[in-house]
Amino acid sequence: MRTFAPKIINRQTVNRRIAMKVRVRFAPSPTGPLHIGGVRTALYNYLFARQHGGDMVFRIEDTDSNRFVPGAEEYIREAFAWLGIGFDEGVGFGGEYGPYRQSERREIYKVYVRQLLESGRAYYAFDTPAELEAKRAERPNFQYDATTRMEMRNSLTLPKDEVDAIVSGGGQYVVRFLIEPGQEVHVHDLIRGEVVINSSILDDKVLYKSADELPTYHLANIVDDHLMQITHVIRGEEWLPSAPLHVLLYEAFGWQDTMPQFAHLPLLLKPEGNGKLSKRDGDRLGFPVFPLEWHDPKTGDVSSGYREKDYLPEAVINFLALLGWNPGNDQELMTMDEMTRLFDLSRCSKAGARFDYKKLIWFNHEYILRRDDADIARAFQPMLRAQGVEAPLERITPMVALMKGRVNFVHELWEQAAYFFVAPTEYDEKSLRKWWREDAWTYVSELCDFIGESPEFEGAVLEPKVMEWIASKEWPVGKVMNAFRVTLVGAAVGPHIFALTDYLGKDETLRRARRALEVLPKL
RNA sequence: GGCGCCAUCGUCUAUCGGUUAGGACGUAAGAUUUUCAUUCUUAAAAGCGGGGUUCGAUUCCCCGUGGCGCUACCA
Repeated sequence: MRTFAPKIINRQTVNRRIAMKVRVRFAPSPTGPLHIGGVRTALYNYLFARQHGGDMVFRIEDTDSNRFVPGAEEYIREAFAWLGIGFDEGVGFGGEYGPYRQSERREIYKVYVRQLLESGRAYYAFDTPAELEAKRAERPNFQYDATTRMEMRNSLTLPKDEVDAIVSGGGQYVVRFLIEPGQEVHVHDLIRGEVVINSSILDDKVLYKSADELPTYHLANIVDDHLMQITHVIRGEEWLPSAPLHVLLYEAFGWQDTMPQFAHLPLLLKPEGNGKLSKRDGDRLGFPVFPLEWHDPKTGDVSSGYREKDYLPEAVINFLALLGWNPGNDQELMTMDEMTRLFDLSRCSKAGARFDYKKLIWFNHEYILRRDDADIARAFQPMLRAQGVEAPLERITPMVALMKGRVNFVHELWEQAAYFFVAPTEYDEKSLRKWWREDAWTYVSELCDFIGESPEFEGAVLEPKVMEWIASKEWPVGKVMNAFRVTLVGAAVGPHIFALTDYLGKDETLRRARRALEVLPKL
């Protein structure tokens, strides 16, 4: 039973925030490509900031020098540019709270580490990794905390002059947060409500390591969010367990009055099986997990990206937005502006969401329908070129108008509509079996003559004339038209036949039909 | 193992104590069409289990079960 009254301090914070400018941040670690779950987190931050007329800050959390991957930061920026998620401030965007790269803020963190040391909220620890490992091996649930810290090598157990000697002598050390056991720590979460945990289960987290003169995530995060005046921390659920530690840190610094509001988002899960969506799943199951294609500089591995796989960014965004949030009605197709208006943290779900890429494909289809034909044509032109076909946009756009409703991806236009640009040289066997029978040859032959003699070729005029002519011959319309279609397309597929003849023009239409008459048998 | 979060159709979700439990994706059938698609219509499909609270629980509480996360000198 959670019977604890919310802290007064939290109430004040909530009230004060109403008048404060909303500031949120997305703070990735440049250890590789941006994961699709990170994109969703960034999106929610972006929607929230825009809705409140606030700022969105881009911060780079590179406090682990060992895991730095060159190119990752640029990749992340490019991905957001493609997705249409904009930042107001941060690395590459300017702003008054910089630097925004944590590795460039060493001196800032040192000040705050010292403050904690001096106030007795943190202490030096000299245990080597090997010693810690040994402890963990001998005791199954070993944790560096109130129950064990007095048996370790740190500034609480060692004589002061010895501690000073190591620290000033350039010896290796870390600084640990001293957690007082037995406290109720309240985390007020905008999505989950009040989460209360006992501080006794927390360990004395490493806040700073002398080896690279950098803080760990927890310290850097709190210091930066405070200094950058972040008002809302919207992040993945994997951070929930460390939220109490963060609250304690704010209190240790005396910043509890301006502590940001927390919102922990549900995780994105694999489409099948167990666990959260991971890097490997994507290409295994046939969909990307990264916004852009990623070339790993170390291994040389290539991971596919949504952009290269021909997804429209607005489809990816719309799909992602609905994974863990909904506007409360049946509306699913929304522009970024609509989502900005409708977004509401209190309408976010708490349970993890499976990543259903089939639905994403449907979104892509819907957004192709909504895009301008000329836009799609521009995207398709290079694909056409890759197939060896050079065509001006004026020739591509009308094809798009006829065919885009039939595809889920722009590149599928090639499979669906290659015959718009290239005359058939072969004829689909199945189509021939069905439609190239009996009098097919005669139908097409006479139809060619009829069309050839007709002064009008435009479909709107030609169609009724042809229909009338077929009727006068007492021929079956379907058999005539489908035989004709096969000669133009090469198979029994495609758009309305007179839309196609309009596109091809009289000469090309007759050329294709007559060529087929030469090649195909007269039965 | 410890701690935490979570739990409605196969999937994403609506419902803020009283509904024939709604929508979407996917699936199936049908309709339209001179072809193939598209499109449209329809159908099948859900409250994890057990206790409470209540006139009444999918909804509130507890327990169980299950899923997920965290448990580093990584973020």
